[in-house]
Amino acid sequence: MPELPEVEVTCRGLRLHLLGRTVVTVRSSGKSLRQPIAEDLIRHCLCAKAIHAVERRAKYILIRFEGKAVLVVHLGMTGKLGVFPRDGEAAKHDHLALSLDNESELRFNDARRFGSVVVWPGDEAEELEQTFLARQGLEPFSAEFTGENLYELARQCRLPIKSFLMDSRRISGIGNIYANETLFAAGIHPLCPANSLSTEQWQDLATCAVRILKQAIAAGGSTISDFLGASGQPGYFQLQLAVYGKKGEECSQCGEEIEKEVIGGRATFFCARCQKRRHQG
DNA sequence: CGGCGCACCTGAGTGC
DNA sequence: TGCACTCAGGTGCGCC
Repeated sequence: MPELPEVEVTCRGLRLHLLGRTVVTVRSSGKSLRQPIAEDLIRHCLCAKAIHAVERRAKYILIRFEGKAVLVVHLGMTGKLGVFPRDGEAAKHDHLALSLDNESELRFNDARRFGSVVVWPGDEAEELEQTFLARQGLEPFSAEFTGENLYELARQCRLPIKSFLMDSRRISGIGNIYANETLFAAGIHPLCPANSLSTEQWQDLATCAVRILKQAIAAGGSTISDFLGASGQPGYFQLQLAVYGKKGEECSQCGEEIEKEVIGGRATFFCARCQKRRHQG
């Protein structure tokens, strides 16, 4: 479900409910996510602590607490983080709940359990965050997300441009939906080798990516099957998708049939007429 | 090191 | 109704 826009929408929703609240109790399902949930450590680090900030880094949600501890959440494919009335019914696949000091509860739900929840204790948080940040790719909304930097990053890399865009160690936040949409907007074929683009083409691609990600955030993200924001609201950007999931439909620009091909193991949608393999700088 | 295939897990959809 | 199979928004491992 969650690429940068969905994670950002979740963060913004959480902020409204969580800032200034204090954690009262912690409980988990006992089921393992990508790693086991360190329930006791989470309880020890977060109970009676106030929430100071909710931030996004790449596709991670960082919830910062009084005393510097940080709860780091990744939504995986089906994860949802939301705030509910404490006495409301638990949903299937709820795996962690932090009850708060106002009768509400922060819940992490994840059917496939590809997500993760980790706590950085206050006395280690700074060091752990440095290590974490060093492993993340370029942030699309940062000043460093420029044609020149992307050109440099891709210089040695012959991967298909689509696989490059989706590589979180190189670029943060762009997954399968937004890689497809960005390449269509930029008129670039997904199999184009990453190192075949000029600085100018990279700049154009960067501009398209940022525009689409911002539009998606404004639409509340994409709800393809089950994404919901922090207050349980769906997104609507799926109504604006140009190619993702549209195999066999007419291209909105030229009327040609949208094609589907598997690239790097992921479904890839494109218009072969609008998206060319070779570009003149 | 680069790039590929696959594993992790559940649920929804399809075809027989 | 049920079974078998495919596919899904992400990441990270082992292997060549």
